[in-house]
This record gives sequence, structure tokens and C-alpha cells, in this order.
Amino acid sequence: MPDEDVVVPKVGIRDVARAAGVSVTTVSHVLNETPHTRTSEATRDRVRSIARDLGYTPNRLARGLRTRTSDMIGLLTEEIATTPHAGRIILGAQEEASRHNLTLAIINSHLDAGADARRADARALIERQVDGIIYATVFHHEVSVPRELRAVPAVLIGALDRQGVVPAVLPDEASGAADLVALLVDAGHRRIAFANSSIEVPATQGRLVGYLRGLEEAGIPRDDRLIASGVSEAAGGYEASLELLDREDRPTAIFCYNDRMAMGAYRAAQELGLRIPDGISIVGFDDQAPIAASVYPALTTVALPHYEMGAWAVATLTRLVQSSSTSWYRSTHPTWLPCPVVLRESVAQINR
Amino acid sequence: MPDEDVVVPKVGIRDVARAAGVSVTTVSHVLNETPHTRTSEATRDRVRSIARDLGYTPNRLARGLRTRTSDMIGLLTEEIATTPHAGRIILGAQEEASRHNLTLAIINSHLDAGADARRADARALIERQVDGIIYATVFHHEVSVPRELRAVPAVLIGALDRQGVVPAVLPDEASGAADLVALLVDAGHRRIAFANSSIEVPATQGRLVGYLRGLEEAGIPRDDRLIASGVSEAAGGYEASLELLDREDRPTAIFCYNDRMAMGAYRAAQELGLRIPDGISIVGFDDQAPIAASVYPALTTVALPHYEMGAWAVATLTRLVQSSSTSWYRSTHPTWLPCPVVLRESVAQINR
DNA sequence: AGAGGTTGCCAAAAGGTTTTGGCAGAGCGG
DNA sequence: CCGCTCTGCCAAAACCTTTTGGCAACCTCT
Repeated sequence: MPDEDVVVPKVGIRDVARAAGVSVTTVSHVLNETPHTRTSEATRDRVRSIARDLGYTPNRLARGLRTRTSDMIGLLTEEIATTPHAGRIILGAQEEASRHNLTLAIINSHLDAGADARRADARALIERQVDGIIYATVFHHEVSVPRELRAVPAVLIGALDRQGVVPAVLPDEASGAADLVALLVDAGHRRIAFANSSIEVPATQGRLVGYLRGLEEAGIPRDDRLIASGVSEAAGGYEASLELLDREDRPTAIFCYNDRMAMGAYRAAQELGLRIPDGISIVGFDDQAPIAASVYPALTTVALPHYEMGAWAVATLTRLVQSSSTSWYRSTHPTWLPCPVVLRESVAQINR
Repeated sequence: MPDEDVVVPKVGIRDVARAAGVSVTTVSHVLNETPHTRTSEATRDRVRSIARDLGYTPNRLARGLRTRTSDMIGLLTEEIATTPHAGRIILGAQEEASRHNLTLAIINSHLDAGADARRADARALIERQVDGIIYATVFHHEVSVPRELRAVPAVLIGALDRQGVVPAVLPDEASGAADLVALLVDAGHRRIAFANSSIEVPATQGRLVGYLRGLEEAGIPRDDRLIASGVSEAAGGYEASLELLDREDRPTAIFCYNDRMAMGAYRAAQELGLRIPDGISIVGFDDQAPIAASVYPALTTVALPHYEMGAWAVATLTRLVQSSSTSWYRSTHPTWLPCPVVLRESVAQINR
């Protein structure tokens, strides 16, 4: 029983015009509140109320065809949708888009699908006449953006444009790491170890740089015996921590490359009979969704600004679109967004 | 220096036609491989190669206007984008959409934004002429779908339509839970506790039902002293586990409502000096991204079919769209997708 | 040679909107 | 009453496709 679901024939601007006894021009002007146009208040009211009564729903496809803008922006994620972080980026982008009355169209390219597939994906977005494209990648290597992206304003998340022509946003991992070290130093630690990831990605470099900078700013000399590495998972953190803790003059704190490695550090500490944080302080990186808060004791770590990067991307994109279409490719410096320290319970104050 | 970035005027189907010396009709037919149309092989080749050379990019807005279909499907998530699971749903939907040559437009509604906001979001998608809408919610309460959704084929993820008119897909939590219990039973356990969540959501009910069914199928009598509950986080799991383990005849296994609570159980076990899995076996639910695999010992748990639900949703939606537009609202049973057990290391074989 | 079928292509309409360039009428000053 | 400026509205073109209906030309029989 299709209750009141009689098939309602689509009502268009024409129907509104007819019902209101005006031209479609007038309806369009009224509904869009076109400036510099003259329509009596009476007519405006009539048009508006009739449009409402008729249940008029504008057709944005038609509108887009005429105005040559779709009010859509494309989010091209490269493998990233697979990572737990992806949701935050998408959410940030989506909410910022909503704020600007834009809609987000997303496509995920598999990393191993090759450059051709990625170009096809970009093209698909462009065929849809998106006003701009966000290209988000997992590791911020330098990247040469698919040339189709030149056809349309674009911004990069998590990667640098090799030609330096496309605006990019990245997490400022180094500063985050340095802040974390500063936090440890403030708590009285001076023998601070670093369990880095053994695979070479920009994050590895950035966090190491930040660690060293943190030490330097505290006037603590670098000690390479306090730097270990392992695979960027619990197992790697376990082994690296064992190595770091298995000596006379053991560190009082371990800074792990990421939260997963920190989990390994927790295990190592437990096996050595060291309580966290009193026996050993441990910090991580990533503030990975449920881990950091669920573990005991809750892990002090650094959050990545995924949401913020997503939002930044669509914000800059809209600026780009607004600005003269000939100037948007002006060379820009990448934007580094801060990675805030998330204070929890895995760091103890120690007496110096 | 805008290298070869001279502003290329958009090339349309008309330009291709002119260059090829044929009509736009022919170009359209050739490029779309319209069936039942006759064009010589020579002309086809010419058109295709000219289109390629000119870099013709079809305008899907215009196409959609004419064909009255946008090849877009809308994903309306209600708060869900905030949860770590969201990414998987989106990914599943996206990849299935790609397979059908569709694009996914997503909008996230905040739960607290109220029904009006959600209706506005639905309307925004409809204005974009999406061919169908997926409405995904966090908790699968029954839900009365925004009436705007009646205007367009729709499917539900994680919720039931109160009117029973919109197809819905849900995780079969009960069976997953029963499987988990069966696994424990197979390993020799008979005193199996359940640490449930204290808040009332469908999942609470479903997992409890599955737990009980698992026991029954194993011929183990229900023992309510083995059922505890707490907040659905590490803290709640900790307290519930303490309560369950603090007795003479303690259980040999604890089934936790979710992985976060399982983390609490791990802590409780540790404090009581029970090794996992030998002293006590622990299982969770959700297979929450990095937790379950990173913890030591790795947690045996049950995965939710988020990806599969996303994919199912767009698959059914495309079927709905294809089928006669008058029949798509036929009443349907909800689809329950299996929650597979993920075997890891937190369960020990014990001798009966 | 005419009928009838095929082949290969095309002109024009349609889809729903925005935007341009007006045009009538009212009001007003002279 | 003429000329001028506003006011309030409109017709038609444009955006880029797809699709309908048909038309020449050619071929094949009889």
C-alpha cells in the first residue's frame, strides 16, 4: 500500500512561474536573491510561498550547467581511506564543505593501481565539473600530481608537490615531537630514549628531527645509544624497548615512534617488572583512536591534525576558486599544521 | 612561469564533431557506443581518435541533465563519520560505486543537529539529483527515515526502517557472538563469563543473545553470576572483570562486549597475576582497528562487516534504481551480514 | 526499372536553469 | 504634453548533452 506516495511529477522553476503568474526569470531572481534586480516585495512573497507550497526542488545539475560551477569538490584519497585516520580527514573536509554549501565527492585510489588509474580517477572528478580537487596521500613524499589536476584548482594533503605549484598541508611532526620531549624534560627526565620506526618515511625523519631538537633546546647532549628502531608495530616497539631498557644506565623515558610501538614498549616494561609511569615513562605518537585512551595507564601522545587538514584543504580550495583563475597556481609554501600533545597518564614526574 | 599552461578553452562534443566533419549526434553515438545505431567503422575510428587528440572531456552535468540520472549516489552518515569504523563503510561504498561507474557524494549529519538538519541534508543530495541515497547510522535503532528519502531509492545501514519499506543491512552480532562462544567451547572452556556494556543499544542485546545461544548450543546452562556489565570502555571492562574474577570458582574465559572493555579485562588479569591466555582467556568484539592486533597477547575478537555493509548498500541501491521505479519500495526483510571471528592469541586450549 | 530493405548519417528538440538585454508603464519636472 | 528616469517584469539565448525521427543514397530482387 503505497500510502500517499502518488508519483509526484517533478516541479520545476517553470511550474512555479506559471502558478505565480510571472516569468521564470523572476522566479529565478527571487529564489536566488539575485542582487541588482528589481522585484516588488509583493511578488517576491508570492513566488516564495508558491515555491514552498509546490515543493519546488531546484535541480543543481541544470544550475551547474548554466553557471559553469558545480559547487562540488572532489576528494581523491590515495589508499588513505584504508587507514583509521582517513575518517577524520574526510570528516574535516566534509564539514568545512557543508559550511560553504559545497558537496564532497570522494574517490579512493589504490596505491598499487598505478598512476594511470589515479589519472582516470582525477578525470572522473573533472568530468563531474568539480570546482576543485583535494588530493590526499598517506605518506608525504614529494609527489608529482597527475597532470589532469592542473585543469582545476587543487590542494594536497600529506604530500608536497614536486613542482611547488600546488598548495599543500602537512602535519608539523617535528614540532609535535619536540613538544613531547619538552614535556618529558619538564617532568624531570633527561635520559630520554627514542624508539623510531625502521622504515624510511617522512614521518620517521620528522619525528627524529623533533626529538633531537627537543633535546637540544633542553641542553641535553645527543646520545645515539638512546636511539633504537624497529618495525612500526607493537612487535618493533617491544624489541626496541627491550634493547633500550636492557642496560645499566637505562633511560627514564621512552618516546615511541607511534602508539602501536608504544604498546610494545608497555609489554617490554611489564616483562621487566617496570611499572608505568613510575618505573618508566612512555609516550607515543598519532593518538590513534581507541588505543591511546584504552590502554593502562592511558598513553600520553601527540595527535595528528587530520580533521584540521581536511578542513584546511577545502577552505583554501574555496579561496583558490574565488580568486582569479589565472593566479591560483602561484607558488606557495606548504602549510604545516600543529600536532598537539595529548596529556594522559603514562609520564611520571621524577626528581632531578 | 605558467609553462604550457595556456588556458585551454574547454572542448565539447561540438568541437569534436566539427573537427571530424560529422554531426554531434554521431559523436555522441560513437563515444557512448549506443547500441542499435549504425556508423561505419571508419567514422568511428576517426571520431574516437579526434576526441582523444582534442582531449575531449565529457560534461557529466550536461549528460545528467539530459538523461535524468546523475550516476551519483549519496551517502548520508548520521554522526557515524566520527567513529573509527566509518572509514570502512565509506570505503566499501566507494569501491562498489567505482565498480558501477558511480560517484559517491557524502554528507555527515550531526546527531544533535536534529531531524530538520538531516532533512535538509537529504534534500541537498536530492537537489544534486543523486540516483539513490544510503542512510547510515551508528546504532541500529528503528528509525523513521526522513520523508524526503521517499523521493528517491534509499537503503539503510545499521538501522531498521520503522515502516519496513526501506531495505536495510545490519551486522549479525548475535551469530558472531555465538561463534565466539563456540570457539571458546571448542577450546575446552565451559565457565565462560560475559562482560556486557551497561548502556542499552541494540548491540548490547544482540551480543548477549548470541552469548546465550552459544552456551545453549553447547549444552552449558546459563549462570547469571557469570554475566556482569560496565561502561563500554576500558574502565568498565576492568571493573566487570575484577568482579567476575574475584571468586572461588572463577571463569576460565571472559567474553567482553567490545575490544575496549577487553583492554580493561587485560589490566584486571594482570593485576590479579593471571597470564593471558593461560590463566584466563579473553575475547572481545569489533576488531577495532589497531587495538586488537597491537595488544599483547593479540586479541581474538569478532569483526564487524563495515566494508561489506557499505558495498552491499550501493549494490542493492543500483539494483533498486535499475528495477522499475514503481516497485522499489516493496517491503523487504533486513539483511544480516555475518561478523567473522578473528582468531588471534588470547584464547588458550584447556583440558576439560 | 521499380519496389523494398539497409546503411550511414543528420537536424532539431529536449532537459532545467541563469543571464542578457530589453520593453512597457508609471512618475516627475518642465 | 514632452522627455526623462525609474520600476517591475519578461523573452530568448545559452550551458552541453542525448535522443527522436527521418532522409538520402545505395543495394538487391523481381
